[in-house]
Amino acid sequence: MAQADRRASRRPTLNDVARRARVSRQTVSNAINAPHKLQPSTRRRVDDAIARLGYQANWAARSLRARNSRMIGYQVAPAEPGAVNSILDPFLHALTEAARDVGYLVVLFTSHDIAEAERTYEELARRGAVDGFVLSGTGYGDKRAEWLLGRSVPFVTFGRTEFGDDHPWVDVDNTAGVRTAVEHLVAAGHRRIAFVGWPAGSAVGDQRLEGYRDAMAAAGLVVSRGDVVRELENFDAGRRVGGRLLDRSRPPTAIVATSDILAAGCLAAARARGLAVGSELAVIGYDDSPLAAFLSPPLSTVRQPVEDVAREIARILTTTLAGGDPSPRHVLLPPTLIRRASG
Amino acid sequence: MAQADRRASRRPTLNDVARRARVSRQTVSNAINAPHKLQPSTRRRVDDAIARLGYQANWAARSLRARNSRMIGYQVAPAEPGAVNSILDPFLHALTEAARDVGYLVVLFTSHDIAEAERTYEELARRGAVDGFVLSGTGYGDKRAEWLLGRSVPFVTFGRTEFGDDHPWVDVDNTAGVRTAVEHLVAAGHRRIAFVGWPAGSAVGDQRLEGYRDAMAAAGLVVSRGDVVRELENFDAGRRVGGRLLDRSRPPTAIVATSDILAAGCLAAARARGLAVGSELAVIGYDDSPLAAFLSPPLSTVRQPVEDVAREIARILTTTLAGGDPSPRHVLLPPTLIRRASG
DNA sequence: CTGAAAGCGCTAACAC
DNA sequence: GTGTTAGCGCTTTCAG
Repeated sequence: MAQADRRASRRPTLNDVARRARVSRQTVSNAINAPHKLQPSTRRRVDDAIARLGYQANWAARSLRARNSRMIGYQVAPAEPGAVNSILDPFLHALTEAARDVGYLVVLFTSHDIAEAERTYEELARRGAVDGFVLSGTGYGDKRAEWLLGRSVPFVTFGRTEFGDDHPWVDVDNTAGVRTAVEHLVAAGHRRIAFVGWPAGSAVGDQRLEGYRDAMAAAGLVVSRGDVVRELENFDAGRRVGGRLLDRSRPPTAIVATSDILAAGCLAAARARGLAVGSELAVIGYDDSPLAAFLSPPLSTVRQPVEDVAREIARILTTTLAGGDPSPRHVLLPPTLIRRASG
Repeated sequence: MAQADRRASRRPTLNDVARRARVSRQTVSNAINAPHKLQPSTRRRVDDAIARLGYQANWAARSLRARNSRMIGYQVAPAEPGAVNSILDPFLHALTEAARDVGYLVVLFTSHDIAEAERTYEELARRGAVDGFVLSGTGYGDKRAEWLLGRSVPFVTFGRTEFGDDHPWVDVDNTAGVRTAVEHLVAAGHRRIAFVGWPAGSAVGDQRLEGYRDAMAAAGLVVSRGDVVRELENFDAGRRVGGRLLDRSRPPTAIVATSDILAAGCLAAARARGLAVGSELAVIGYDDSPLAAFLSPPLSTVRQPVEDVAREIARILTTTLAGGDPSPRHVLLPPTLIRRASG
């Protein structure tokens, strides 16, 4: 069909709409980008023409002229075995949605090492493929933040860095998360509570440990030697250190772990020793990853409000890109304890 | 141009490179897009200027002129509770990487319902924000495929649809996956093997059931009434139907489930009945999701080569977009049985 | 093989 | 308020 062919072969442009509405191109542009500048009657005519033609502004042309892409870059972490980045899945989803609500699209990229990551950040920024970045999994010593800061490329991080408030960030209160977990255990009558965390040096790990020490001190409980264990975040490490804790002469009656994976390892260690988790031993994990609910017993855990984090990040970044004031530029959100059978 | 030189903050353009290399803009463009058209000496000069200036072609300008965005759209599924789409995480990562290897970026979007999804697919295509789409989780009755097919928007699906070979697809052989699992159980001496799958009507579910029937028939085993149970994919359903199977007078000695979640439910049912999974009962799941290795006992499961799927999809889509012949346009990949302690 | 001309579709800046 | 002008930075077309 001639008509179908014509319609399929050429997408309507601003000119087509202008002609149809009997106004200039500029007026159509205004109708879309600054509707308040039009007289109601004109606006009506233009809107009508737009609807009839099914017009949608070409992304590249708008981007070229306006000097912005309305795209946000996000580096997806390598999918490591063990569901380590399990909270990133809902985060990415929420970020995509929050960005779209304010007219932005999320563009993904990957990298195998720091050097490649830096090259990619630079390339995407230089090409104007993205207007800014969202970084997750940031911590102290993050080269990406340093690099972006140096180039004044707009970005917001999920997690604080050593650059303090030099850049906008959104984070979840790690100290409060572990503190809440310990307070809950104390209220349940536990006195010997152990902490299984990440190796020293990780800011997040340090903050969580602080929450443990705070809560123990507040409850007047002694943290004895060996009550604090710091290990890499994987199942086997969790099982090993969990076993070490349980094999002590006066083993803890509760364990707080800084990740569900570590907690799962502790669960396995307890099971191997015939301990009934939930009654004889309490275990609390961190992240509320998908596996938490399916462990046996189902794992109590500290949930991070990743959807809220994503929304806040999108708000700050897009407001900044639009030249507005995104106050507050630093947001610390509280986590929630999810109670299940393990403690 | 003195002004241009002084303004170091300005991103270099094709003109800057041309001036520096003492060639026309066009020659620089050729150096990038069709290097073979240049004389070695000219090319050297141009490459040198590009490197010195750190020039990268502006994405929007290239996109506007070339009438393509070099972006691929992908709809991220809502993050449902229960790790249902656990295989999508590595898939997305692999897709991003494979796309980038051929000069494409992956753009994300979400939608709450079919209508919104269609609007978004249409909008992104019309605006030229993306050149094509990758659909995952496709099955029979997928409105998105129908819609895209009708508009001749390029796309490749992860999973087959009722449109057969009308559009390119990449899939994993579901029938072979379950067949392999059953064959393994038969070889281990099992005779009463039950199948726990998704409700009838899902193409994937049907294919997996077919694999079960095939393998049982090939082994000369009888599928008696009640050996095949079809349920929704969630933990509680798995536990319920697993329990029903185990409570029969002659319970199965092995269960093949079409997802790790269902299998996890069966594990829970067995545990509740004091059955030792691994020795008294074998359970095999599907997907090798992150939780499989952490269940107790660790779950044997059928692993889909999602990275290969992503690579094939990227190859087919980008070859098509470049106007080439992407044969084969239909790829069926074999899954692998991952043996763990559960069977 | 190289260069000049002609826009791609849009919006900022300015007239009227 | 609306229209006119002038490009954004690049690639396609067509001379030379």
